[in-house]
Amino acid sequence: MRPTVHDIAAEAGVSLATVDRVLNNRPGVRAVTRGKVEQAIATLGYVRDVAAANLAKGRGYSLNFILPAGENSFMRGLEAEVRAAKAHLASERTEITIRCVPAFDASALADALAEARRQRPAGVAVVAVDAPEVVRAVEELRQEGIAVVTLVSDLPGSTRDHFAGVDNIAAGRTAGNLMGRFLGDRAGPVAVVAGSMLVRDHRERLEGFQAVMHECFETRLLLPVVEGQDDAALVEKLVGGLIERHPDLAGIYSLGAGNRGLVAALEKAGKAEAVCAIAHELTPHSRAALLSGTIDVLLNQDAGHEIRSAIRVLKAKADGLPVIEAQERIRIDIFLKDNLPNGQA
Amino acid sequence: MRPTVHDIAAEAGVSLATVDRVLNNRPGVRAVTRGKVEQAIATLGYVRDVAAANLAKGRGYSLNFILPAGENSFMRGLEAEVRAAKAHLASERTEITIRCVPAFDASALADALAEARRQRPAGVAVVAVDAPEVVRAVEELRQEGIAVVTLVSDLPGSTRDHFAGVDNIAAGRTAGNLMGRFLGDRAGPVAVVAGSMLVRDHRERLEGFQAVMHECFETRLLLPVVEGQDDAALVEKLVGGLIERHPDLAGIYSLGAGNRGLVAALEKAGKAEAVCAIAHELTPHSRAALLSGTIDVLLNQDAGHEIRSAIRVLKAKADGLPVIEAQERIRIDIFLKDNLPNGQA
DNA sequence: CTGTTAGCGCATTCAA
DNA sequence: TTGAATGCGCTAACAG
Repeated sequence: MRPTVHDIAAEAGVSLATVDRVLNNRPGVRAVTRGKVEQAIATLGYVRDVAAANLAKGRGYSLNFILPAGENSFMRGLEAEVRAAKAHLASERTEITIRCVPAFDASALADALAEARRQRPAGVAVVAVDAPEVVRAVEELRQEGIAVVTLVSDLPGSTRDHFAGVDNIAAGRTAGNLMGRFLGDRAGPVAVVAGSMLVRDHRERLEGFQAVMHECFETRLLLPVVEGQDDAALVEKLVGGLIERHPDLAGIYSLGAGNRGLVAALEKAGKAEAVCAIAHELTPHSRAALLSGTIDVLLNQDAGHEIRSAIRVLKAKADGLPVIEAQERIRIDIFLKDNLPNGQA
Repeated sequence: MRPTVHDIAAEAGVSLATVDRVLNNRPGVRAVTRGKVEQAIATLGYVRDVAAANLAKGRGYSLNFILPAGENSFMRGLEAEVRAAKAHLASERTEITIRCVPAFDASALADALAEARRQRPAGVAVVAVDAPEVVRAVEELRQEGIAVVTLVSDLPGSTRDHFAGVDNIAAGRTAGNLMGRFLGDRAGPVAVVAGSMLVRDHRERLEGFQAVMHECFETRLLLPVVEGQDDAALVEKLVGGLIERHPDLAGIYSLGAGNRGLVAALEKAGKAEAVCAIAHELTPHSRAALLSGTIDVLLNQDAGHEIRSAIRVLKAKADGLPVIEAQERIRIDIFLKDNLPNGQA
């Protein structure tokens, strides 16, 4: 049998309450008494049963998720994952509320954060927009003792407790490495389509991509970045234009959303095979394009992992427990058509 | 407040015990009474608090891990992950014991499984050796109601509850796809070094690799497989021989262990740059070789994920709960030097 | 400063 | 077939 508080109380010759006090290092215990208890804990090898503790505390975690609204497939997938987790966690004293706010709208986001603060949840997870007012809103949450995790898009300069998302510079570098190697000696320039340079993720991916292309494939011509605003129609137009102006186009790196437009443009121009296309995020559309060969590589961040990690971290922070960073690192998945998972997405 | 058993007892006008009976569908309740309770459960939206339930049951999970002994870096990493989980789970009423048995030794493994059965754990995780006596030993565990998951290497034809490992055919295909594309038009044959064709994982990786090479890169010459027995010294000798006999060697796929030998042979022959090398499993050595450029791609299965997944599944099966397969799928990580995680390994 | 007591939400005797 | 009472391991008033 594992030792319990009773065992250590007996061993130390004190009462339960005293044991509890030193366990939760609360004040009001003489140093000697504390010593006896700690001694008993050590010799018996006591480890606290967190489940029982939480039960006694009647502790419940209320968590707030704030996501961008809109049609972005990835974000909707993210929301679906939150709902799935929500259902799953109903039996674990964890309550999740979801709130969607207009995308890329810093003041709307700051308002939503302020409102979340009024509800006094244990923690808030937010897809951040990189703006001063958002930073301020996050500070205020933190000052109330509310844990904050940024999701997918980080908020540097803030005191958020944790970032649950991928290293976008590494993602961009990976795309660059693969693009360079896949093209080999094939001639022709490479184009980059971003969503918006106002978004931090996109800036970082671009930075990583360009760095590797310049370091390792310096002879390859990189076309100026075009911005598709994560909008399929606009992306299609832009890519169509690129193909027209550069008949020898060898590759395209699409680092934002709107992949439907990318795929449409390539296929309409009969360039699905000829152009090496690397894109981000596994969605039903991008998956189909990968299988058909129009897209050659898909870089992905696993939305389910991000959500579950955010929840774990939020709970841990709310309890003042440490987080095992290595375990919470979100990987960059690289999908070829051969290692595509069978499931959803 | 979330409804509790008391609430539903009151709502249904029965006692706690009766509620408990229908909750755990135990016999001894009239259909009408049962109906009333179920009604109350539905209207109040009751969900059982599993933590409290486990506390009351005094339930504890005892889990047995059986791993191959020996110097294989990957397996030792796996063991380290089990130990880490063990420490972490001490506070969650879960006790883990580790047992190492000689590698590739079916009868030793069968014996270990039989012994595990005597300890009557809630579940057993095992790196399987594909042999009839192992299948039988697993059956016996299952018949005692002990949950069994295979780890890393599966045991088809057995009634194991789950396999916590990667799809090795897909891994081999992925290696083939990358090899073909990285080589592009470069001339020269491709060699394959396996550990042993007696091991299922290796057979499957080979199968996937060859399939893709034949389907998509049919002009590329594939050399006959050599078997290095996962032994670095032997691998070094074999690879050295391949390089001598094939001065124009373009690529090597090492689908087993012993990567130290692979790297040594390539570097001694001055072929680190010229030959495209794809290998499996991220270890300190393989990581160094990836960074130096001797290895071009590393396919990896995350040992930490596999262990944690095995534990979750074992617990769920022991409780007769369903497993969310999608959440327990172990991915094939593809590492280039640009997306290597900073942490351990 | 320290001890007593009464639950948290559920499962499980033992009676009725 | 049903109910009352007790306890799992821990925390939290409230006394002393």
